[in-house]
Amino acid sequence: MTVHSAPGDKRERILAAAERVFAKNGFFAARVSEIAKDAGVADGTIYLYFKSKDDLLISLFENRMKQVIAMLERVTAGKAPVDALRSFIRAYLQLIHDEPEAAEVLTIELRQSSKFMKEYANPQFADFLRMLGGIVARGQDDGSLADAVPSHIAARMIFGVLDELALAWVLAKQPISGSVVSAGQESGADRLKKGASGARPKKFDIVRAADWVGGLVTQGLERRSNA
Amino acid sequence: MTVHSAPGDKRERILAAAERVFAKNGFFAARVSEIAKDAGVADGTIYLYFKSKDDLLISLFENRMKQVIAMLERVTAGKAPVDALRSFIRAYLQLIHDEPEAAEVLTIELRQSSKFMKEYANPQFADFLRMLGGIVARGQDDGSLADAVPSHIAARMIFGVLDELALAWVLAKQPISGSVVSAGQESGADRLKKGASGARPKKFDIVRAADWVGGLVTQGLERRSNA
Amino acid sequence: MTVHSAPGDKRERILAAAERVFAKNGFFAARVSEIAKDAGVADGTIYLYFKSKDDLLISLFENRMKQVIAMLERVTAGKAPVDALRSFIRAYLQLIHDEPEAAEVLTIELRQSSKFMKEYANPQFADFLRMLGGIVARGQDDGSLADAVPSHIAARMIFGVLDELALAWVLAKQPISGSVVSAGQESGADRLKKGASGARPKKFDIVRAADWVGGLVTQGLERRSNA
Amino acid sequence: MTVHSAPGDKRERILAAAERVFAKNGFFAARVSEIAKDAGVADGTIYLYFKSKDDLLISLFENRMKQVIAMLERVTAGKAPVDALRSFIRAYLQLIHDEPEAAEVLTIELRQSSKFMKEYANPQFADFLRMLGGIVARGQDDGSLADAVPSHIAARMIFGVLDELALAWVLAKQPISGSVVSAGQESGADRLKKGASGARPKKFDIVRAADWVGGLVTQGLERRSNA
DNA sequence: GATGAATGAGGCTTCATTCAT
DNA sequence: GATGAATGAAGCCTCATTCAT
Repeated sequence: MTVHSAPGDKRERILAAAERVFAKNGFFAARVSEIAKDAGVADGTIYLYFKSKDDLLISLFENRMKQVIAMLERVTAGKAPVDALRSFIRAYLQLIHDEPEAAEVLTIELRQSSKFMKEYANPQFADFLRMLGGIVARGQDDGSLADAVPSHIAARMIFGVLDELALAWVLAKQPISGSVVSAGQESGADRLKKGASGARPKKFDIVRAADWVGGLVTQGLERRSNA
Repeated sequence: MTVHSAPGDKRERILAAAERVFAKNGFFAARVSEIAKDAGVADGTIYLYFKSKDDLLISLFENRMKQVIAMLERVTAGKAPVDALRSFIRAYLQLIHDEPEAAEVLTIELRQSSKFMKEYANPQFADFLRMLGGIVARGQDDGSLADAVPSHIAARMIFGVLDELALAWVLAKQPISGSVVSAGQESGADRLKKGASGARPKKFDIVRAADWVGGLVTQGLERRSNA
Repeated sequence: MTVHSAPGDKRERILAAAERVFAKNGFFAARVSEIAKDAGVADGTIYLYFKSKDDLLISLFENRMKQVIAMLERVTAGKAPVDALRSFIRAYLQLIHDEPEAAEVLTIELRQSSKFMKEYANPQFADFLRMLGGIVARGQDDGSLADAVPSHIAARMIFGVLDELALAWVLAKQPISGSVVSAGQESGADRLKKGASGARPKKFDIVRAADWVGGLVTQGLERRSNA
Repeated sequence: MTVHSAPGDKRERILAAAERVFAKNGFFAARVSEIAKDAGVADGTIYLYFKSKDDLLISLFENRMKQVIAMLERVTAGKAPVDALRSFIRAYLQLIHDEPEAAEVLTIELRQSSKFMKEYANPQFADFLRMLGGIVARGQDDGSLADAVPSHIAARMIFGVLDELALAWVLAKQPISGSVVSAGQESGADRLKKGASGARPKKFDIVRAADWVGGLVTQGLERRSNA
């Protein structure tokens, strides 16, 4: 509401606009000019804050990922490993639910390009995995979790479950239409542009899914008392 | 070496070339002309077999996915649900190991664009999930698997585990260099183009990982006798 | 009906197909492959009979023009100049009416490209004009027509009237819809693809128009008895 | 020479360049890059002002046509119908003489494609015809012109005369070479590329031709006092 | 800092023409 | 003569980025 923009104001507005536009169109289809328009700045202004469109995506990802990590650390702090794990899962999926555009960027857009997957070191994601792996490792140390699986691999697997659910949920339509419809036998591209709407399953309750994930993960990894 | 091309020869060569080029550069960075060169055909020839670059990616994906589904059906046929599940997992990861370029297309490239994620009905992937969900459902029916989680959600979760491991493995470097190296505090894009080599963990044994996944999944979903 | 194509059969079929396709799409938008398909021959076959797509248009034009000239000579033969002129006009517009596809090629397609207008000598059209100019010249000689206008210029002017009426008639819609509708103020291209249907006046009676043209031309050029 | 471009400067320069290039090569053979070069702008700049190459042609046509209509209205304003008609004709042909490149676009290029002829509503041309038809109608109302021919058809016919003369004049060479030379009997295309120079009649005096047209038209339509 | 008009490299795609069968 | 799969040159247009104001 202040007339004079707070410092960092434009930067934040650009990041928010980028998140919206990336979530809507995907990174490659997103146009810098649309981000600028959405942010209410000139095209060139974006380049005062970010080196390139790539940098914008990466900064956006890092920004979000730091928030996510901080939030997850808050949520798991001081808890026993198994509880921490359940809290981690629940909080992650709740985030997906509450901020679907952030979810799109976190789960889809960064995968959009092997350019990023392959060339970008992605330290935040490494931190994220390290944190998750750390919880598992502590559980293995204190005997509450089985140690058959290396903790960093376990972290990957857990993230895989979360990410896939997030993806399925993000791509699902609003709970209006019906179930999966199998398309015909036309050439692949024929199925583009036709919306694929009928094929999208309706949105499930991703927050409730936390229990399912928790069940799968902890029951699987948890050492059973009566072994 | 034969002068007379087998029927479908060119189409196959184009698909194979596209797989290589997409795997190397990613879909968006891939150039149709490079695919043509790689396939040993003229640029225009590609358009005798495929409607567009998009169609090429989709056809490639469908081609591969059909093979994968057929293979997985072969491998799981006639087995009890829990066994079928383990076989499914093992076969999938083995495939990733044996054909890394196919793996890239299956796990990464199709995600390259929300264009595809959102607009493409993707019936093959639906079939894939249906098959996996069917195994789970049968296990829930015969009591060998717990039914806390809806089978189609369980299928998603299992696929998430597999896909994430595949992704991690595909992106990992050959087992040469060391472990994760955290980059400094430069702007995001600085970490691009520098190879990120040091940051890529070395390749783990993805085939052996099948046991880990199987453990996680079956132990988690399997109803324990002495509950 | 003969199984073995008569000599020249294919050539004629190609020319007829070209006329249809040129009339439908225009020369530049016409595809050689569509002409081939329409003629029931292979693409390559066209090049056994014609040097190029350009040659096809020119040959088509010359073919038609020869027929037209022969017909007009038949119709005007042995008539007094003024009568010959009226017969010429009537016969030309009747032809437009009876063979609208030929009309399109004669009036529009050859104008499609300054390539043809500028680079092609067009001897048939020259013959056409010479014939028309000859009638006028004879009328000037025998005193039935005024000689204020050079006969070759008069021929041009008469052809202009005929051609414009032909064009208007060819482009007019079937006598279904109403009158001219003025479009809005959008950018030019906006009015493309929208059919322009509403803007096309309905077809008038082009055969009856011969009297109008005859009236204009002869009354204008004819020396009035009581000058 | 001014460093600061006037507003609309670039747009005008592009239109002027397009007129030159279209007149020289024809619409289809014209290259957008050549227009850009000719206008002294980058290729992409054209697309800041026009949607497409098509839009450029249409805008050019509309631009010119508006000028022409305004000029013709100025010239005919307040005149009796017969005088107005003569003024209209004279002014139109004078314009052709003074701005041959505009003439090319007005008479030839817009006919280049049935795409434009058929799909483009062309409101300016409709205005042009309406104006001309209005003059005729007024003449018919006040008895100075015969009413045998519907005024809108008369307008077409008059325009046909003007357009054909314009075309003949535009395509004629400078008054250097001789008269029409009939080419031989080679295949049509042989006569292409050879310049057809010999075949083009020399330029006649198109301004003087206004009297001829005026004579034809008014004498023909004018009711003769001593009928 | 902010602007946004201008840039221009470069890709996807078309299609007339060829030529091995 | 007939075929039609293959060719490959070439153009329209996009859009990230720059820089004069």
